[in-house]
Amino acid sequence: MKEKFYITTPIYYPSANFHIGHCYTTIIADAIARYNRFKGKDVFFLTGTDEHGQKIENKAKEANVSPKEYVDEIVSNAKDLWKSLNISYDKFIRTTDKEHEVIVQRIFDKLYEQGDIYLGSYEGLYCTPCESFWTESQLVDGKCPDCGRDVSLVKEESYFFRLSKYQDRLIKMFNDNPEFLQPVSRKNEMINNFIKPGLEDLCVSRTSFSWGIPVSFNLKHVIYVWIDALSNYITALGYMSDNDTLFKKYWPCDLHLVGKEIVRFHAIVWPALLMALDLPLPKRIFGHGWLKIGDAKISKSSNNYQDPRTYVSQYGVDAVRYYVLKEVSFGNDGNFSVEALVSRTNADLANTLGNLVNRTITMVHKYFDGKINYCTNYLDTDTKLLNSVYELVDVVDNKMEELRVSEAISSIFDVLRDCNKYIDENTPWVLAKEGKMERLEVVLYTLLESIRVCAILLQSFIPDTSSKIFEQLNVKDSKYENLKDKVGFSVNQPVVLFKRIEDK
RNA sequence: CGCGGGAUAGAGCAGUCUGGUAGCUCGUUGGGCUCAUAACCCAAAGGUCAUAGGUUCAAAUCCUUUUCCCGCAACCA
Repeated sequence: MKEKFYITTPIYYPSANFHIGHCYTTIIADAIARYNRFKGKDVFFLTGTDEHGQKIENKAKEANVSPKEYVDEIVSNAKDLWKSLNISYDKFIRTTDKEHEVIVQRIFDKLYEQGDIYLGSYEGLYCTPCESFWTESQLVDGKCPDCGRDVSLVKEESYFFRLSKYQDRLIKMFNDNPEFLQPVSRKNEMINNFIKPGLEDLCVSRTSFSWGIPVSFNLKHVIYVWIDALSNYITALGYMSDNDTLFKKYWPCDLHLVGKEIVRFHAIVWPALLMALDLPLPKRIFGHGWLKIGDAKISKSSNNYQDPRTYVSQYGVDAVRYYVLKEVSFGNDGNFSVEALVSRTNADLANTLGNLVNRTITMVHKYFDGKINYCTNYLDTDTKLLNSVYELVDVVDNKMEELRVSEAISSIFDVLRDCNKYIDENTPWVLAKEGKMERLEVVLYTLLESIRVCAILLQSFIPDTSSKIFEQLNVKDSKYENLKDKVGFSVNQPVVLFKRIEDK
């Protein structure tokens, strides 16, 4: 039986259309999902939307539509966006899905019945105009940090989850599983900042708004985001439903991919909920960095971004995919700008990769009418290149295992640069002029073989481009098992993969 | 003193765990080549590794100081 691999993105909050930051998270998840499929695993890739809450309720009111109508519009937009980015998700869950709502209620009931949820009251400093609760330390001069007005102490009846009860088990879990949270440096933050000072019980219901899943036994309350949103990772698989075959097959999750700002909920609240439900914990959580614009974070409210589809239609899906995957290194922030996108596309995709494929295939037609046999009579220079190409398979594999996607891609492009260098060192046009056709064939074979392997490895990141390269190389088999095929080539006509983007 | 991360050529980054001649991509300048998409290859210029001190034969790397930036602090990827 095939090894399974379950990977998730966060479920995004559809209060506005998605921006390039959402795309980054989803593209990196897609690349990891594709890579694991490529390695032969049985992959389940989940994404979706977290659609309840006050903010959506307000937004809908402003737009004079029902909350459901409001999110429907954004979700259909999002699905179109994922399609345009070649996102290969297996399921798109919405927290307004009937199946999800029913199970969330069952989870809430179960936790209540076993005493992990109790009725209490939430007391906090509340700014009425902003409809927000603040902690003491968040206040500026004792006033609301948003609007500067007075806050008042209010009490609201709420259900609470006994998070505090799981404190010791959480600490033990972190210590026993050093790889649980990636990058590892975030572990200290979780333990020092949150767990050690003492976990407070978590408020898991609200009475101040109604756009949410009702508590089944107390309809005044709606279930607050924690249980509603986090549990999507198991409700999507049919946990506690009539058909839980997916759940049995894929849980526990292999990788929850999340942005660094929600690491805490996934590293503390989610494991505690799972402990309460007596379920195995996810194997790994990766808190990635952000794409920023200049020094600013991308924000739905500040309008410093365009619809990502603009970039896709203008520069191509793989230009966008390549850019975000390459730009953000492991766990750190990256930058987004159109200038950098153009420069990266030209330098790497058009020049290094595109031009290499083009010049190689052109020579194969020019000197050999498109046909090159499998060769074995290598010189050192050939062996050196081919060895680095075959070693690349393991290099990429190790990097991907560590979730170092950017470095995995870089290592492929290093080899592509070596290919360009190899051409200049071996000057095929001189060999042709001197009539050394046997040597020339070995050189061109070495290049075609190198390109073939690189294209196979690039599939997870820029799938469309890899397909185009296979088409030109006339290569049919691009699976993991085909990496070391020994084949001759009968290539098709060269087609430009990426046109250079000229200044507008 | 809330917790954590960061500051390295003009730009974007790696290197820091495990101290040993400061590296990559882009950009700039010069040269080469002509198979190719103004491409490709070679070379050069350009850095007191944020700051001040300490440990050491030796510090970008370890310890401490200061400054600035970012994230978290009950939900913006």
